[in-house]
This record gives sequence, structure tokens and C-alpha cells, in this order.
Amino acid sequence: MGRSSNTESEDGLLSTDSPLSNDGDNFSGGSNGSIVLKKGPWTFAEDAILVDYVKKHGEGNWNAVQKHSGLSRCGKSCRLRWANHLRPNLKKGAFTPEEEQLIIKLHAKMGNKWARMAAHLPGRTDNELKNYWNTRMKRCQRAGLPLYPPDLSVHAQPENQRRLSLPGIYEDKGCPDIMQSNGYGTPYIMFDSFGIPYAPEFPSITGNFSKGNGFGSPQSYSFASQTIGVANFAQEPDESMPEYGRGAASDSDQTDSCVSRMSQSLGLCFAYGPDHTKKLLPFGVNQDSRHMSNVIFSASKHFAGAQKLELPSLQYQETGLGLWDPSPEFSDSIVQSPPLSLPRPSLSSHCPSPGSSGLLEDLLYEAKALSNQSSDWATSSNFSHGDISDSSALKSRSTEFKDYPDPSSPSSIFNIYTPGTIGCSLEDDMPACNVKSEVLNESWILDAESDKKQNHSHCCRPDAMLGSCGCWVSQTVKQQSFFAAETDGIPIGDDLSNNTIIRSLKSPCSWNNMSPSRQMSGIFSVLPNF
DNA sequence: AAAGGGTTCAACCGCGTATAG
DNA sequence: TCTATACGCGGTTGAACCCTT
Repeated sequence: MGRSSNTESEDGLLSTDSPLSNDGDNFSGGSNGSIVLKKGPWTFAEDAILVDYVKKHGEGNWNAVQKHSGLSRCGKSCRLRWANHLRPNLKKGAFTPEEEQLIIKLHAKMGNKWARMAAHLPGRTDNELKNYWNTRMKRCQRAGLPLYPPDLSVHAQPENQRRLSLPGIYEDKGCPDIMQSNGYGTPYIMFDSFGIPYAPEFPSITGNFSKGNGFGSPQSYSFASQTIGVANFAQEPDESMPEYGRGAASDSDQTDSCVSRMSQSLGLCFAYGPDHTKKLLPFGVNQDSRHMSNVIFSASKHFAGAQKLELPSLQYQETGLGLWDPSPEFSDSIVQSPPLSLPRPSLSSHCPSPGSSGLLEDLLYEAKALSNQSSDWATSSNFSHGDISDSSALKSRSTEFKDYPDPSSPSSIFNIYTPGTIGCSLEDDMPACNVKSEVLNESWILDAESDKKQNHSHCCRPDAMLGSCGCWVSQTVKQQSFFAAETDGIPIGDDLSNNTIIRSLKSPCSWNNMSPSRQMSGIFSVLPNF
């Protein structure tokens, strides 16, 4: 590794002449010989010295290790080495499926509390868990998979992060966790009385995603949501959802089902009528259309300036104008369209877009292409179909669906959960079959029947898509009633606002009761206008 | 076989907290 | 009560390894 920063150790070792101080060049400290600390990988000799020391003196007082043993390592490094590699009863090797299941459950419950999680996994270290989770998170993010199975999604609100996530509630109570868990944020989508989605205004969000977000870091997958794509589909979900996760659909239905799958897995919401039973198809959509149509990119109704929310896979670059600078590629396909002058939700020219190839970029591309199939939409708007008006995009992509293996293949939760979705549209060069197997939970398999019982008032859990955990809100938000996850055995976070009305999510808003497809459709939380 | 890109994992860093003086 | 020190935790880094082309 050879990291050799010259920053002085906080442990301030005083060693001058270590017998091991010359076995490498990874030393830090003063050049006067007063402090010589070695960094980088441990050698066998160093390990032996440390083990010997701990055998004699026991754990603790790590700074004394260097003093008494001559080891040129700071106490911190010694502790880490011992805890992660040298102490007895450490379990090495890959996690077993049981352990993986447990990790997922623990993370759903605790969040990034690696040490606490490790306490439940004998022989495993927090570092192992952290690495495992980060790897898994990347994998899921890349594949567009949820981090938690649906039955855990309601749990997936770590205790320390169960907070209210609504304007007026979090109102700068230092609600850095809003819409975030592990950094994944959740843009909310509201629907107006016509079922037209728009993004509500969230004051004081920007700037709260700094440290500790996980994804607020340079490695984060930040996400701007000034404009949020929301799709409405002509097809009734009930027709397609049963296919979801059950294998190939008939040829005639394949396009629709795939489109539906795509939308569902990517969190595109259906808009429903007031009776919550009939989806609204507000933009002149031909309900008989057998093609997916009417994909609408809704510009924020109120968003002003950068409202940097976070979602997976995407990274935006904030421009000096407070806008999120779209990537050139994305601009080519999506953003080049002139701004809409429609009163309806529109695809703004400054629609945020990924700065790098990502989930939403492809989704938006996909959806945009699909949207152009809606002739009504096309003719009634100033929308320029431009480069991607050719519906061949959909056709070709739909064709690609057929090229993927049986989505019901049990080899991967990816296949179960998002059959054909990723491969067909998100990452063309990353077939679903490349996704490593994940621990399966049968509850992931779509329960189409329960899905039918869902209606639009259900709050989507976009965070569950990738492990985020922010609170979500029910339709009853107008009454300032907020639903937080109160789940079996998982205490509600103690940092919830006292004003919060916490209810058990056994209402129709229950994430648990929501079918996977509906949950997957939860990139956007559905909120009423209030 | 080599190159390039992605993944894994050990280790470091900074910060917060606990504790002793 | 204040300060210094030790410890623990979570985030981040980057070399080594692996896989694909």
C-alpha cells in the first residue's frame, strides 16, 4: 500500500529506535528520529511481536505496545491489527449465506453501525462487515437492486436515522438524515389533483448531505432531483405485475410487461384516480395502447435552485448557476429538448441528469424514448422529440428483453426482483447474469395478489431500492400524521421528533404490505399537496 | 500474454466519546 | 470543571487481486 503521509499520529509515539523500523519505507513522523511510525501492511515479524505482547499484557493500552515491544506502530494501528486479524476466534473467509442474511437484517435495523453489527456475528469484524456492505451496496446500486428485501424494507430505517422527512417537520432541526440512509436520498413526488406529479419543495435540504452520509462522500452517489421523472403507463399494472418475477411473459405481453417491470423496478410511479383504483392517464394517453406510453418527466413545481437530494447511481455536478450540470451524453438524449412552456409538468431544459452513466440516466433515456410514443403528448406540447423520438428505442430495448434468460432464474435476486430490467435498459453491457448471487429471501418474489391491493396512496420507499431509509409519509400527511416504521422488534429511533405521530405501518401504507413491484416503484414517494 | 477495468480488503484518517488526573 | 489521553467507530483510500477483452 505504501501510504506514507507525514501526518503525525495522534498517538504521538515516542519511540526512537525500533528494531523493525527499517524493514520498509512506510514510516511517518519526524525526521529527527524522535518519532518513527511505520504504516502500511504488517509483516509477520510485527504480527508476532504484537501477538506476543498481547499474550503477555492483554488487550488495551495500545500505545504501550510500541513503548514496551519496540514495535514501530501507533497504538491505533496495533489495536486495528489485533482486532481485525490477530485476535483469536476470528472467522476468516467469505460470509456464509446465513451471515449475509443476518447482516442485511442487522443493517436494516441498525444502519451503518458496524461495530454493533459485528457483535452479532461472532468472529467477524466491523471492518469486514463494512467492506461487505459497501461491496454489496455498490453491486446493488449498479444493478438497480434494492438493498433490502421487501420484508426488511420497512425495517430498513436504522434506529439512528428514523426521522421525519418532511418540510415543516424536519425544518432544519439538523435533519441531515432526511431522505438519506447510507446516503441514499429520496426525492418525494407529489401528485396534484389531476394525478400529475411534481416535486414538492424541500427547503434547507441542500447542504445537509455532508459528512456521515455515506454517499455524501466523494464516493457517494449523489443525486439531484430538481426534476424527477415519473411515468404513467397506459397499461394496468395488474396485468403485468403477476408476470413480474415469474418468468417470461407471453410474447404479446412482453413489451408491456417489460416496460412495466422496468418502470416498477426503477421506481416509476403510476398515477391513480381519486378512488385509488384507477390510474389516471392524464396526458391524452391512449389507454388502449399496448405500448408503454406517457412517460412524463415532471419538472419540479416549486424547486428553486439546487435541491440536492440523493439517489443512487448518479452524480451531479453543481454548476455555478445552482443547476445540476447534465452530462453531455445525457444532454444529447434528454436535455436538448427545449423547455416546455406547458403548465403541466414538463421536462425542463435544466433537468438534472447524471453526470456519469448511471441508473437514472438510462431510465430517463428509456422513459424519454418511450414517452415519445405518446402521440397526444407529443402533439400537445412543445416538446421536441429531437434525437430520441424514434420509438425504435423502445422496440429495440423491448426486443432485448427477450434475449435475457428466464428472469425467474433463481440464481440471483436480481433476476427475481428485476427480471430483465437491468439488462435491457440500464446497463447494456452488464447483463443481469453478471450480477453475483445474493442471499435470497423468498419474500422478494412478487406477490401479485397483494400488489393488486395496493393503490397509489401508498408511499413508495425509494430508499429501499438502495438501502436508504428515510421516513416516508402517507397520504394523511395533511393531518401532519406521519408514519414511521415501527416494526417488530425494532424500536423507533429515539431521535424522532416528539411531534411525530408514530403509527404502526399496518395501514395500507405499510411497506411490508406492499408488493415488491410496488415497492420498487417507490423511487418517488407519493405525497399529497399540502 | 498483456492491458485495462472492476473488486476486494487491509489499513489509515478524522472525529466523537469515555476516562483519568 | 477542564484538559489530556486513550479508545472506538465510521468513512475513505489505494495496493493487490481478479476478470474480461
